[in-house]
Amino acid sequence: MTRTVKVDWRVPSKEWEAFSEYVSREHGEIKGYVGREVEKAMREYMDADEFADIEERIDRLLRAAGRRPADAAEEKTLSESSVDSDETTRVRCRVDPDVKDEFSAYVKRETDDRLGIGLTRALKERRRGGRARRAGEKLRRIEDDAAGLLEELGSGDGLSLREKRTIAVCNDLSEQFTRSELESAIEIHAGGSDPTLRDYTERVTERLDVVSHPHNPDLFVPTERAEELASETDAASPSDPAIDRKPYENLTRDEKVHGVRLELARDAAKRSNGKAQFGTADIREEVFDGNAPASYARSLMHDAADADGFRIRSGSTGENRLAVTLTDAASDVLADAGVLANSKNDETTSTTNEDADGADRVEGADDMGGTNEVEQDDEDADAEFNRLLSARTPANAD
DNA sequence: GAACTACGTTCTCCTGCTGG
DNA sequence: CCAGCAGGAGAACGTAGTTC
Repeated sequence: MTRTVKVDWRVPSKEWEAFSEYVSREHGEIKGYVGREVEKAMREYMDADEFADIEERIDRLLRAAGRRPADAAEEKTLSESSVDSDETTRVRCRVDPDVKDEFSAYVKRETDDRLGIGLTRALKERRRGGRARRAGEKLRRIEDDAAGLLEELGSGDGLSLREKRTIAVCNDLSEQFTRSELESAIEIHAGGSDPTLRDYTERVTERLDVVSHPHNPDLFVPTERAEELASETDAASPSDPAIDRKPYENLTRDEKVHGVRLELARDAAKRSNGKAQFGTADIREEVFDGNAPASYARSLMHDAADADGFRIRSGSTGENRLAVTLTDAASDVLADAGVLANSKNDETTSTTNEDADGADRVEGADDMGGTNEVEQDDEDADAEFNRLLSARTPANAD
């Protein structure tokens, strides 16, 4: 006899009571039959009976119509409230280990549900008539569905819960979508708290390879399309640093910190010694156009200091300032700042009143960048500067 | 006000024990 | 050997409080 393994999942109490009644009605008692009926429900719900192939073909149609097969079968009979808000019962029984493994894999691959909810759907299907009714409902749904494609569900084995939910959110979205649509989908599948929205926004946009529309930050479009739009309209390209293409409110903290480094590096590139400093006020005004609160700008400044070539130094008035020395900065920062490509046009100047340790931000500093008064010396200076910059990589950085 | 952190809750897996 | 029960651990999420 095949050894069985334990199932230990939670299902809504009401559904479990109904299933227990079904078992009792079918067999005259519950004891000894629960495990068998749960196993049958699992087999039927996935693809282990003789009509599995037919339902699989229906599922393909559903996927092409932008629906999840599991949802399609249950949307009218198992409301979200019955799944999410009802009191749950911990269901523990024993089933064939292969059936349990296959069922778990099936739920993970084909749905965004946790296993207990997958079992709930299976139990409900078992007591309500099974595959025939499910297939009928799916066919009715296809008639009403709009276009859309499910992707990557076939390779969902071993995915974490976050990854499964990310896929589920992706499947709810069309080729392009608004921020509110994205956040609604995240709220349905993962939650609506700010940390959750931030986390899943990043995961989903990365997975779908979409970025903000060059002219509408609340609209997400495929990266390729955004690049086309950017080239047509001279807007920021998706490959540009976030600080150059996203409004302040849509930047993640990491992007803000990186943006601070880039702006300071660009400022330093205008100076002959490749050094510059930003105070809190500079970060607020120069980097974030006055959007960042002073305290927050200070926080970002300290984070930005945690990189090669950047450090905090005290100004003459005791104010902390973020300082950069380009020759010590990592190549990825220089590349994003455009310093490697642009330095030959920007950084040579005649005179400054900067001290030897780092350039205090000076009045008229911007005017000094890009001047031509010593053009004949620029090439030599550029060559030396670029040699220093090129030699600086994350690998050999201190 | 934004970001971070600690804590509580829920869910699932794992392990061990007991009784038939 | 199998079924049922129970406790602990870890993952994931939400919320309230804290920090700057």
